[in-house]
Amino acid sequence: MKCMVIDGNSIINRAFYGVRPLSTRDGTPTNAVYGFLNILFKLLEEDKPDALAVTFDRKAPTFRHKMYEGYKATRHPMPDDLAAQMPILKDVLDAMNIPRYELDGWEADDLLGTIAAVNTAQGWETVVVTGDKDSLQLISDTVTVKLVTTRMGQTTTRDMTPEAFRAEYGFDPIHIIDLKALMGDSSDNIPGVKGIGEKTAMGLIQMYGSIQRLYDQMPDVYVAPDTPAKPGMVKKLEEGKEDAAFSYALATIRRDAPVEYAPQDAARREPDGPALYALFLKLEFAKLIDKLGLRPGPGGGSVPASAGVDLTAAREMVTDDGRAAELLERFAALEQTACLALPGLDGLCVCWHEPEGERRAAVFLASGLPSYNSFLKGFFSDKVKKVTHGAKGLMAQVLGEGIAPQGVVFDTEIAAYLLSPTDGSYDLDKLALSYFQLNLPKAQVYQDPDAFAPLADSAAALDAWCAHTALVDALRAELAPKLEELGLHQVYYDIDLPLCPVLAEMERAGVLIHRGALGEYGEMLSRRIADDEQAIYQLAGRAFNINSTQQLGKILFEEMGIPPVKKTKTGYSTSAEVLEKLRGRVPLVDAVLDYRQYAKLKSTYVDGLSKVIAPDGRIHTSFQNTVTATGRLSSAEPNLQNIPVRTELGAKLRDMLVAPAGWKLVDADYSQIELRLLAHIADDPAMQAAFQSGADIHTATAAQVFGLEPGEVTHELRRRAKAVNFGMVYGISPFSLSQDIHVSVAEAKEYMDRYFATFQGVRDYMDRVVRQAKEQGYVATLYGRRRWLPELKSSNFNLRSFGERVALNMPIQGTAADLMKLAMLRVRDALAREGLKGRLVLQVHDELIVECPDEEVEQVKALLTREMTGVAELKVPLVADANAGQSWGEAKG
DNA sequence: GAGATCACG
DNA sequence: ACGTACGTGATCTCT
Repeated sequence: MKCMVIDGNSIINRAFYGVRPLSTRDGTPTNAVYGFLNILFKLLEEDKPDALAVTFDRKAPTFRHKMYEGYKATRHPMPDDLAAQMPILKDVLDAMNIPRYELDGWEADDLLGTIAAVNTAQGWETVVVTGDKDSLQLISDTVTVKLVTTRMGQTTTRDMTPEAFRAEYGFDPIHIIDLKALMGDSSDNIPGVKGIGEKTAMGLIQMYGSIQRLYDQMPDVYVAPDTPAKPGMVKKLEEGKEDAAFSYALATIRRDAPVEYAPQDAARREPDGPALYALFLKLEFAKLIDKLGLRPGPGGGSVPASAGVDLTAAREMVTDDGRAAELLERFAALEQTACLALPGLDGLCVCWHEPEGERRAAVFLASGLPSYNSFLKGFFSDKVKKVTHGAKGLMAQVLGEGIAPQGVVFDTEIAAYLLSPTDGSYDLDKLALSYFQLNLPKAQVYQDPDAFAPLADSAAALDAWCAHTALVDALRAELAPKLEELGLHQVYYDIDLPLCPVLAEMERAGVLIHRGALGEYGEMLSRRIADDEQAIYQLAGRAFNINSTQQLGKILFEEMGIPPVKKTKTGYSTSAEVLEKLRGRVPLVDAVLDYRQYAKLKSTYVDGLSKVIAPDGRIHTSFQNTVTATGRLSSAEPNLQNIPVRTELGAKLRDMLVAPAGWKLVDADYSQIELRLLAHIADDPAMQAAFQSGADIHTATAAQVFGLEPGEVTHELRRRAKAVNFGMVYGISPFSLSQDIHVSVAEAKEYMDRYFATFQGVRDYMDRVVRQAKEQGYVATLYGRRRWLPELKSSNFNLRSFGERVALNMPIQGTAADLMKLAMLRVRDALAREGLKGRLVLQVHDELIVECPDEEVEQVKALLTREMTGVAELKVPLVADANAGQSWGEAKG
């Protein structure tokens, strides 16, 4: 029989530092509990123990520390966000019927040691789970230790058996105590012997096995079989003898804690499902509810009341044209109706309140209502005020039916996005959980193509669909006031919501692609790929999968003996950055770099784009408006925002995105919009002056920073100044700048110091924005768009630094996104107002592309620059350049 | 499903 | 002493 014992403190600590900050809607931190449970479930699956127990520390200073008089409370206090999660974890363990052990004055690992000893005495095997290497002393024939490490949410475990331990350390597990006695452990307040570090201690224990035997030999000490220790070390050992004895006692895990335990007590039991369900709802752990198949208790006894939200609605299925017309009239008289469509607009569910407060729902199916299409036309007119979830997608479909969508007054997806733009997705079932602690079925239940097939049991689908529609209604009531409270009103009602129909139109329009040219280009690439393949196999001496970084790394850095430049988590890095350093010296590398370029162009662009050409010969991307943390759009299926441009060969693809005969593409892009915004937001006079003079900003920066006349700025100095300028927007460090422009760290630092001396406003801004972000917990754009930054409070240095860089960058990138969205609204309006056929087809962050008839070109160029530059009055001019051509490549070049 | 790589602003 | 630039999406390999 096997018993797993978990060091609760150690594992929740690892989870806390290894999992990014997570919290419930009300701000309760949950990342450590979440991480702990993920580790726990993984271990249970892998090991399937017969019994399971968790131990915890209680009350410092603990028993062992009290033995040492020199003990000072130098342990770092537990961060508040972790302390808050300890009782939550204990509640969860209780609900899971997992026994936990804690004793006043005893540490978790003393209980581990005791429980392991009891297990052994009763003939049980023990698996100790911890992240703490101290516990390795417990390893024996009947006790293995699972060492857990968690990095960026990923957990890895290592089983330490007596053999594995000996292979790694070169002595028996019990002597890890001797090792600690010599080297000490600052995190555990074990002093060790002064002046003896890990390397020395390891050598000595490998030589002597224990401190007892080491001190028996004194002063005749060897660090290796033929190497006597230097006199200095012998002296340190002699002086530290007492410390070593103390440390030995401190490092020894006790096995005699007065804990009442028998392995049978910890035998695995089923969790208390309803209790766990209630807890997980509160913690918003939807995935775990699904994974464990948890359900609420009978009568919802232990389920928390969900903030008074009731999603029941009196439902009717509308199959009669007269009834549909009647309802349409009713809807037009209401302040608003919530609606949710099926994919393909095959059905529509509408939810509303009658005056007496009763909530009603009506379902319209294309297959079940003769007048369905004319009903849609009436419903999407301006007369009916609608609340939607995913307005852009719905509008694109409505446009597809030849109906102009109007009267959308609120969208819950966009509201949820603006309130918390880093959540990634805003599915209704997720929002139900986080805003109302309600566990609803997934949308798939009613979106499945067969959900309303004649033979399907459609009752469950109807229930889910209506519940989701009612949720849209409830979410509007919940979210609308929050938008006001947080100052998101303007960005919501003036930018993101009105942009939905513009994006829907762009998606419907799509952009024409020249199939023939794309095909020829693809064949050319295929030939080059085949040639490179042969050359690579020849140079490597055998065939292998060039796409496998593992195989390539092995050939380059093992078989060919090239010294590796950089490592990744899983092996050698073979990135272009690394290979570029070997280019010209290793023919294989040259061929691989070529191959990579061709393969990327072929698979991602030629093949990728070919796959998504619509019957109209055009490519219809999807502009995602609830994805990015900064307010930018993104483009997917296919991504048309990353079509190559930087290399000559790649840029040829842009010649294949074209206008039809008699039409042109007009491309307009903002010049240096982010740097201009930095100058404006940081209110830096020197930088503003540079932009006002109309000079090339990178040259001007170089001149200012290096104290030269603009005419004296060399190409190389301009390049470096450009890198520094970009770095400022991203919150770069001297190290990264040095990597980027290939100079020493000292030189990079020198550049940054000079930059800050010249642009003091920028330096002040950087200090200010980070400080404010820490005080407020968020950063915002000029228009009020917010990003929350829980990272700034993290005790993890990397995460905190990341938060600081984001605090610098988001207001700039986000304001640029706001301006571009406003410009799109203005352009769309102006095109209509001037009665032009030209229409927006693409947006690439700082660039807009309009497709228009030849004769409109000049007017559209003027319109684009006028609307783009006129979108806001800043302390620096906004500049946009427009060009026309038959293709995107021509219009840009 | 995660990691590595690479395309864009 | 740490570990090293912001924001995306697609493809491929490998577990």
